[in-house]
Amino acid sequence: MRMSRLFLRTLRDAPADADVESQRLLVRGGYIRKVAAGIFSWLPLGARVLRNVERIVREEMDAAGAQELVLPIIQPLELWQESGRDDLYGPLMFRLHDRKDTGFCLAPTAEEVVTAAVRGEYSSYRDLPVNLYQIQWKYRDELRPRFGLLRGREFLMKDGYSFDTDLDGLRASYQAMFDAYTRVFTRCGLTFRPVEGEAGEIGGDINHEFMAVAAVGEDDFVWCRSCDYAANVEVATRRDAHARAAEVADAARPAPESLHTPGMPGIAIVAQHLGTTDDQLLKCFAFDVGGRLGLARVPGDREVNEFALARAVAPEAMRVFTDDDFAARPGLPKGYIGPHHPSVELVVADPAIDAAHGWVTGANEVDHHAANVWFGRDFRVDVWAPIATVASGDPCPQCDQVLSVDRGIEVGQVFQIGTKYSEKLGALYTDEHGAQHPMVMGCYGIGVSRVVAAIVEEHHDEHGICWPAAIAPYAVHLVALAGRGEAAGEVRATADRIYEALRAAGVDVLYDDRDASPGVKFADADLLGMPVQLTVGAKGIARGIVERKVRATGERDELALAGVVGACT
RNA sequence: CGGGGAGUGGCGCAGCGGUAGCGCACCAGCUUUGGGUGUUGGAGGUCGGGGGUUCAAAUCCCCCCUCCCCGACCA
Repeated sequence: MRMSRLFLRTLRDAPADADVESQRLLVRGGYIRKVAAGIFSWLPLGARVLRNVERIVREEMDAAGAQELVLPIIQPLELWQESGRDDLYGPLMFRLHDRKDTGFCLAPTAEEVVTAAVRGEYSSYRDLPVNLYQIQWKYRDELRPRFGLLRGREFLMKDGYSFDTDLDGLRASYQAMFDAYTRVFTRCGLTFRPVEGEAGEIGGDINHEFMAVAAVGEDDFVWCRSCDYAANVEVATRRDAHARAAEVADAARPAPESLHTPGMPGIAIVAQHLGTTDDQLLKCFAFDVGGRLGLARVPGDREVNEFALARAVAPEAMRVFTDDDFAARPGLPKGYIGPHHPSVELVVADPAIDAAHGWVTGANEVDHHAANVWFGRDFRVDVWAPIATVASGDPCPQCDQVLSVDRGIEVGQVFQIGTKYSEKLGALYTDEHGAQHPMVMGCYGIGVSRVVAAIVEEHHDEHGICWPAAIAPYAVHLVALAGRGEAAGEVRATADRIYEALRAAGVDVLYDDRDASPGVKFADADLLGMPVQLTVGAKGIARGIVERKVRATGERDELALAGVVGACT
């Protein structure tokens, strides 16, 4: 493509309303333009990127045995009333009415429509399993569209649905999709992990969220940089979570020491006052368990993972103390709670609360703490459980390497839904004995347009985008530095020849044949981010070479004029 | 939906009672040609919309719309 004819205008300044780097770079580079909050036009370069992601998704879905179809964007509300999700989605759906006042919505997802499609065609166990998918625009009237393509009101989504006769079949379909997703996101160049997720609105049992690591992500998760371990922060554990150091003989323990800490209700301020670190303090966290007082203990540099605490005291129900609870127990001063309070009935501690040293902790008296408080001598523990939150740097439970706690962008999700929709919408099959059963469904989504943003979030630098080769709109960015000197004609002719030769060899080339200064061309080439830049100038031609630069690494080398095509194919 | 901020040429911004300006981009010329060249001259705006105050409103007041931030919410 000749840039002189490409529908493209790059911007030196990003629009003021762009709030993440992917949006700034995609808008500056002329890939997308905002039309309304959360709604974007995809200009030619952007459309090519979107098609590339689509192509990868399509290839992997087809390879996994799924069949592509196209379902309507406009869906009758009647179907949503059948499934009971009309009210559930509520104002999240764009709603519209036709001239006869029949209610419709713009598809936020397609479980209803696809289930209705299958029930209309298939009714026998012989028909199953079947796995259907589409790549189609979806609409959600988000309360707050933001982060550009990452949370839009219109977004391109691959949604797929499997229909099986039983749970074993579902598990096989699910695994096939899980594996296909792993290949898709790998080919897209994303650093990602599948994370076991909580069941959301779709109402499934087992599900995984594919999280792409990114600072602008909206969900926290824990992952290992060395192996495939990944988990929600609520369920994550660490290698030493169950280990516990041996106790130390009484004689070796200094006596407790009282500390006056006026107006210091909190770990950080006490640690600062004593000139020590947070992890030398013992955090005591009060909770209610069946009307009794419970205390949870973690090192001062950790939070109590409430989900883990709830699991530790199960089957009894627990509830975090509120200000009212503290008001009802004046002997339990918030911010100064100690570990040996007389009315405590259940003590849960993280194994990191070891017996190898004394702790600084509250003295159960306002404005007082105590030092040299030892497990065994000064406080007891009823239940040991890994209730401290996992932090970056903790050892991985699988491989003992370093865990990271990061934000992630949910780029895909796989659900084992079961029979929720098939029951409500009557998608039944007859088994070999003539009995009817609801089909067992799985549901699989990939945010195609969101993936584009996630790729830019991961692959950019201060100059612009660095597209992975599989995603780039063009493989090669050919820059002609013709100028107006006496060599201009020769440079132009040489660049033209290279452009045509590359095209003839099947290489996608973006050819900067504009009458612009070198600085403008180089800046645009870096901003637009094609994987390889070729520069043709008078200096190089005199030596019989063109210069090659790898955008992502900045590596440069020279190619003989005759060898350019060979080096790019 | 609650709290805060902002709408002025395609983009970024200034002006805040006296009839609209700067940078980038755009057009024409000269200049420059290996990292957003310099210069001259142009074109382009009913200052988000409506109502009001005033001799006079981008500027002050009221209503509405849109956008952004924080929160709530969330495949």
